[in-house]
Amino acid sequence: MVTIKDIARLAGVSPSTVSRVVSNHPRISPETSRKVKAIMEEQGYHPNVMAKSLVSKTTQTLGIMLPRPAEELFQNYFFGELLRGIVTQATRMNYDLLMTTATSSSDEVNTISRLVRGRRVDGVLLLASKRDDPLIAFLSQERFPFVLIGRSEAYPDAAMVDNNNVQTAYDATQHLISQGHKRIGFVSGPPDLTLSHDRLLGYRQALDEHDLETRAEWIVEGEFLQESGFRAMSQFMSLPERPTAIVVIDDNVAFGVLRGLSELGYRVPDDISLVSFNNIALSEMASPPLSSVDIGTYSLGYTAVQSLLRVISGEPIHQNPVIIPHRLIVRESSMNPTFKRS
Amino acid sequence: MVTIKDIARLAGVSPSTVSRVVSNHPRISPETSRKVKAIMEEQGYHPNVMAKSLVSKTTQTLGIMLPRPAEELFQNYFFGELLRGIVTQATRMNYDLLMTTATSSSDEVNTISRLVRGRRVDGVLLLASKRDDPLIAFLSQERFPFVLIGRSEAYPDAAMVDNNNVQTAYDATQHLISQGHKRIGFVSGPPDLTLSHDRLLGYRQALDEHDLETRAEWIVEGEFLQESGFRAMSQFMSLPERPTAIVVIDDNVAFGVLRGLSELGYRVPDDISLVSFNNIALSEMASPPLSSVDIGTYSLGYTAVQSLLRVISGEPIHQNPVIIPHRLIVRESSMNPTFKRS
DNA sequence: ATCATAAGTTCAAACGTTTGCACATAATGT
DNA sequence: ACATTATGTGCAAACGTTTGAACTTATGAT
Repeated sequence: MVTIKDIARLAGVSPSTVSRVVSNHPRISPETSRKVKAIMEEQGYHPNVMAKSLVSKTTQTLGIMLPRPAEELFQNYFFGELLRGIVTQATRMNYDLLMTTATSSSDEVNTISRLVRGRRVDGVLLLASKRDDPLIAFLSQERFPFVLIGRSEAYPDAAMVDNNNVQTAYDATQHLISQGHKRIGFVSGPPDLTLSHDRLLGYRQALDEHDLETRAEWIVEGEFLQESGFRAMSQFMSLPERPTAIVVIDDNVAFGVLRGLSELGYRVPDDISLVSFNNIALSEMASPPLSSVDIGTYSLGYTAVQSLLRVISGEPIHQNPVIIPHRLIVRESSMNPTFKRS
Repeated sequence: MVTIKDIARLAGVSPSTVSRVVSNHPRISPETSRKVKAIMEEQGYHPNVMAKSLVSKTTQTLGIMLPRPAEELFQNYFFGELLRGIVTQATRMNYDLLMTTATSSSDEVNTISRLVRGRRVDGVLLLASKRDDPLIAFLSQERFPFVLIGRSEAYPDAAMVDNNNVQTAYDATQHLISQGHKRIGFVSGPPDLTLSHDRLLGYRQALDEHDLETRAEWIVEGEFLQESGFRAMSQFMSLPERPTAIVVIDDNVAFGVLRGLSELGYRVPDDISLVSFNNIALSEMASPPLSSVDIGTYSLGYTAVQSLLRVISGEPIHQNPVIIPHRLIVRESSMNPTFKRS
């Protein structure tokens, strides 16, 4: 293995000089710099990252902790797009990305503390944090840089990036109302997620504002899985008074809803309209194409990294949480049949 | 920051002893071990990973290099499932996972060499390597442990895990033939990928075996994107003699095919049958549900990590490439209408 | 000519571990 | 009782960097 000493010897200078060449120290003569760089190139020298980190106490690495269980997360396109934003920005900023997940949820704090105390990363990104997440408690107590993707009301001063989820759901519901619907259902996610809570809130606000009924039986909770949407439909459709439109917490779930409706013999949007969230690439390819609120998934990831780097460098965060704008994409699934015909 | 020396001082022993306690050295008295462990626990001590790596020359980290451009990859469920397999097994084996991607494809070798020469990872996983990938050249020349996910015929002695892709396509095509189809089309991926090539081969083999016609116009190449499938349909369906069944290289693409057919007014499977590959979670939720060859995506990732660890430890690979079994899942999209009715 | 400053380089300590070797003490065999 | 071996611990060097301080030589200013 070729080390800084080898380069130094070959160039006839001291290791310190080589080090300074690498880091573009101002007081290195152009000539020395050129010579050393040539030799480094020739020898294929790359500094040992570990040694460097040891003394500099910085790793140029960001950690991302995947929530348990990971299945659900990975089965959602949403996550891929988020990850793409994260990886892209991290790479652009010359950071590597370290992915970990705990073997069990009881092991989560231990896993992160190994990363943090072992000084393996400079900061961490937290996903889908629970209502009272011990991870957040640990990190803030440790005063270790971290950023939340999705807000946590229990720790309002933690840095986070999020959408205005109340508004996203308000917009989706408002859209259905504007299409003339009066009975609107909601297929939600896990109730302990702030996300579910916020979207439910926005849904209710829109209905209230128009003096529309909000019946408990028109709201059903589930997971972020297709099956949840599928099951929700048998529930909804056996109701004496069925909703004529449904807001669905996630595109993935909406695919299940679509399937469920199709099996029960209902047609979208003729019999029932649909709007969901996240606007994954496939929602355009559903039949019918799904109306969906684009939450700027890529930006969410991208911005989270930016924020984290800011936290790491100690710069103040101007605005917290950072709100990523959203936009309702109307497609066939929520088009009023008459409108559609025109 | 609490170091090994702090623990040593507090426990009244030398740093060496603490180190040996951590690594469960046999010649440590149970009493000392207990005492030291108690203090470590109390102080929340975790060894500094960098320092440890520096001397041990091992990082307990696996690298994964994402191909450029990353968009396409991340938009495919397939990747999420693969990553899940990788992360799961890596975690289970006490390895962390470092994800990188190059900023441009010309930068790929440089990126990997920073990882490798900088001794930042113990081995790397390569994805979707191209026909004559400079990354493979670099790694094998460097004699650095790596494993390919998906085979590369240019480097037959590189460790790899893959499916028998000729067979997957053979099976898919054979299935359509058994349903009575005589004119079968193929929507392929990028032609420079071994995967595309192999599947095309299997498709041809099955047709040949049954003396069925293989027309050039029934084969179309594209990307792993929905749009490719969509576009392929306008091409196919404007043909004077249209295929009655289509094999599609990927579920994602098949969604586009489905959409294209639906817009053109064709019904699946009544007018045309479909089989695709990868069996992503959503294929079950398509309308109609997609027949798909399950290639064991999770196992692919899982096994790749296992192989990589074996390469790292210098153990011999019994079989190369490691073949992950596949299985055709027949759903409505390829069911013979009469059969379906029964 | 002299002195202060600037420019370019080297020295040596430090970062937090691991580990071969040496050492002290206890246990065992003769 | 004595030599041998086993057991438990400590010493110090090493891993490959970075960086403040010191040093040397060149450059200007007076």
